[in-house]
Amino acid sequence: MNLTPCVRVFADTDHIQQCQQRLTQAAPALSSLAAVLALAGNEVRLQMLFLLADEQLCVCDLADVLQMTISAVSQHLRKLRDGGVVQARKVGQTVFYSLNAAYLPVLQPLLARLTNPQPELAR
Amino acid sequence: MNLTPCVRVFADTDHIQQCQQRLTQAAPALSSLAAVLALAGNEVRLQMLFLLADEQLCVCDLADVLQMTISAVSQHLRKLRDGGVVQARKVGQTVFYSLNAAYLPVLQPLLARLTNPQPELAR
DNA sequence: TCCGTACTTTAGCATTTACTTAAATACAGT
DNA sequence: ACTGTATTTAAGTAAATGCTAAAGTACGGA
Repeated sequence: MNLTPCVRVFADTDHIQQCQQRLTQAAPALSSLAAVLALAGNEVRLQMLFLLADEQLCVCDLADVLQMTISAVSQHLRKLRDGGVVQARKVGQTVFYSLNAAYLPVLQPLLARLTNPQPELAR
Repeated sequence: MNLTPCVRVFADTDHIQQCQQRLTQAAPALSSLAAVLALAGNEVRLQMLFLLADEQLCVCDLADVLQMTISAVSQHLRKLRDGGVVQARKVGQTVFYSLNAAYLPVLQPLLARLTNPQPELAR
């Protein structure tokens, strides 16, 4: 691994430790946030979340809209479900997926950027 | 690929097309957002962004704080740089990295969740 | 009870990812 | 010019990802 610490002039050990402490303090929140972002960081899944923010949809609908196989869609939904980002509601044989309200505080500001055009980032 | 469209009773073609239109409209923003989230969706890189939101840091500092090899850190920073999320400023032989202001509107609400405890998601 | 529809799961595969190690580059001081 | 420090890059590798194809499960209607 060769983790030779830098021998640079201004290597401030206190500063390094201070940063590490900030990290360990944020660790649990950071870890779960990274998990959500990793899920949303996939283009297909972000499309799903974008659509589900508006209305519930079944697997079939999503497959039709996204032009993907039912299987592929189902596997993405499983990841989102495992991550707690979406929830499934079974009605007869069709399964309706919707956004989990608990994650709206994280997702809302992100998805909002997709409806309201945000010129400063678009360019 | 076997993209057999669902033959379900309530397959509303108009509805499907409406969803697709919403997607194509959001496509450019969605695509670039997904790219940023994919970058931030890695735990190591999210830690980097968290730290860089506070202050500029050089590669060596980050390696020390994160307990990783310089090489590994450098490669993560390259991805962030390529994605436009961070920018490099060279001073002598050390390279200081900082957050790109253009992405603050996206990152700020996310990183804010790491400093201010957000009980409703933590549980 | 059998069939068809909606969905999930499994296995397999190509690609991508995140590292390690080693070599290459850039710059500062002597 | 030579040496050492900071960083980047290249090559190799194990693990994770996202798909396809095929089999499995669950439910509703005839």
